[in-house]
Amino acid sequence: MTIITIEHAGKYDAQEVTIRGWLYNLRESGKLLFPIFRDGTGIIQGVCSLKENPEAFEALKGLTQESSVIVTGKIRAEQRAPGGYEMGVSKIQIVQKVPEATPFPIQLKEHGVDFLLDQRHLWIRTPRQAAILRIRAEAVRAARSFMDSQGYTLTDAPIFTPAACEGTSTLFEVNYIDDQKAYLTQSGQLYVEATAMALGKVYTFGPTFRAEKSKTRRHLTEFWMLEPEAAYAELPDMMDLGEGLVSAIVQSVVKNKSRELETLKRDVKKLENIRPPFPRITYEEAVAVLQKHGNPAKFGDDFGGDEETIISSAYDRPVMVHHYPSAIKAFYMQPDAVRPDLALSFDMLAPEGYGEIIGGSQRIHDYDLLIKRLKENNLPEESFQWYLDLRRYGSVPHAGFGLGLERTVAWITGTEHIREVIPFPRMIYRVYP
RNA sequence: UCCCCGGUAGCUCAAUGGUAGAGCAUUCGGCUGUUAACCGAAGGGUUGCUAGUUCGAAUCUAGCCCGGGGAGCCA
Repeated sequence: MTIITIEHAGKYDAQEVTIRGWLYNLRESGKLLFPIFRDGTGIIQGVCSLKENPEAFEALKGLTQESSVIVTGKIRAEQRAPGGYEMGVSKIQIVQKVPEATPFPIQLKEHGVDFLLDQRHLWIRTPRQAAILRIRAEAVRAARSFMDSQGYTLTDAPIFTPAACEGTSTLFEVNYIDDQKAYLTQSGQLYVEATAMALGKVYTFGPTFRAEKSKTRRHLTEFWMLEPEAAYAELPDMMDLGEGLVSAIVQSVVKNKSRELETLKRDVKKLENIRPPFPRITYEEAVAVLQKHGNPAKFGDDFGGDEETIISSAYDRPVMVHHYPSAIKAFYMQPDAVRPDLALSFDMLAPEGYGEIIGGSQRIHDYDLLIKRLKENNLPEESFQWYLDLRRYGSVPHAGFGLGLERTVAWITGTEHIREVIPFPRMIYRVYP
C-alpha cells in the first residue's frame, strides 16, 4: 500500500493510499461519518459509510479528537470536501485513542492567548501554527543558503559569555562551574568580529537572550539572530547585504511555501514586491518625515514603535535608516568621517508596522577611539581585552549587522505577535512549557 | 520599573447588590453529504486568593497573586 502525505493527496486521484496521522475532527451524520485527518502536511476529509465499510465505521464512530490513526482509502476529487479532495475510508487502524476522560483541550474554535500558551505543545498541531513553523524553517534555510552563497562562513558564537557584549541590556546570569558567574549571550557580534579577522566573511546564527522586562508583541527573552560580519566591509556593503538577505528569505518563502501562506491568508502580493533596491534614508531625513506627520521627534531622539510605523508605512518594502546619532547607538560603532556626531549605523524597518528587523553598523577599528568609548560608557576595560586585541593585531575597517529571525518571520507570515513564530516562546513571566 | 485591561464550568463568554447561566467539549439518544454539522437529554462551579462593607457580594472597597496589551530598551 502506498503511504503518502496529505500535501500530495491530489496526485493520487482515484488511487488507494494510506495516510498516517491524527484525527483532526469528526462529524457524524447517522450512518455516514466525516472524519478530517491531519498529518502535519495538511488536512483532508474522509468519508465512511456504515453500509459500505461497517468495520471502519464502527472503529471510527465516536473516536476522539487527536487520536492517532493510520487510514487507508481511495482518494477522489470532491467539490464538497475542503481542499477539493477526500478519502473514502476503507480501513482504519487506531494507534492510540485519546481517552474520553481527558479530551484534547484545543477545540476548533477561538481560544484565549493565556490558555493557548499554556497548551503550546499541543497548539502547534493546529494548521495555522504548523504553517508558521514551516515558514520559519524555510526562512532559516533560505538565510543560510544566501549567506553561504555570498561567501560567508558560519562561525558559531558561544552562548555562555563572561560579560556583557554591549553593556546595555540586562543579562541572564547563570552559575558556572565552581562558583564562577557566566551570562547568556545577548549578541554574538563581538565574537563574530574576531572570526571575521580570521576568516574574512563570517556569520553566526543562533539563540540570544535578553533579560529585559519587555512586554510587547515584538519581544521575546530568547530569540534567534543571524549576525554577519565582514573584514574590510563598510556601512554600504552591509546595507547591500541586508537587502539581499531579506529579499532572498522573502522570495524563497513565496516560492516554496505558497500553501502555508495561503493557510495564513497572507497577502502574497505584498511579499512579491520585496526585491532590491530597498529605500535608504538618513536619520535626519527620517526625523523630517516624522515631523511632517506631526510627530514631535527631534534630532537626538531614538525611534519607538510609533515612529518606526510612520516611517516604514511610507514604503512598500523595507526601508533602511542610516547615520543615527552616535549618542543613541552602541559604543562600538564607527563615527562618520565628516559628521563625527553620527554613527555609521543602519536599521532596517519592515513594512506594515512590524518594526526593526535589522540593526547594523561599521565598527570602530581604531584602538584609541575604542578605549575612549569604553571609558565614556563606563565599561570595564579588563573584560574587553580580547576585543581590544582585535585592534592591536592588524585592525581593519569592518562591519556587520544582526537580523532578528522572529520579527522577520512575524512580518512575512503576517502574525500579530512574535510568540507564534517560534516553537516554544520564552517571554517575561512565561517559560512553560 | 511605569501606565492600561482582564481573571466565573475543561474552553469561549453572559449574569452590575437578590436562586450562577448559555454555546462548545464530555456522556447517552437521533440523523446517508457534513463543512467549527445539526436536533434532544444528562453530568459538570470554593466566581484567582485574603480581608472588609452589607440582611445579602461574581458584582462594591483594600491588599495580594496570576495573565494580557503598551511604554522604556532593543532584534
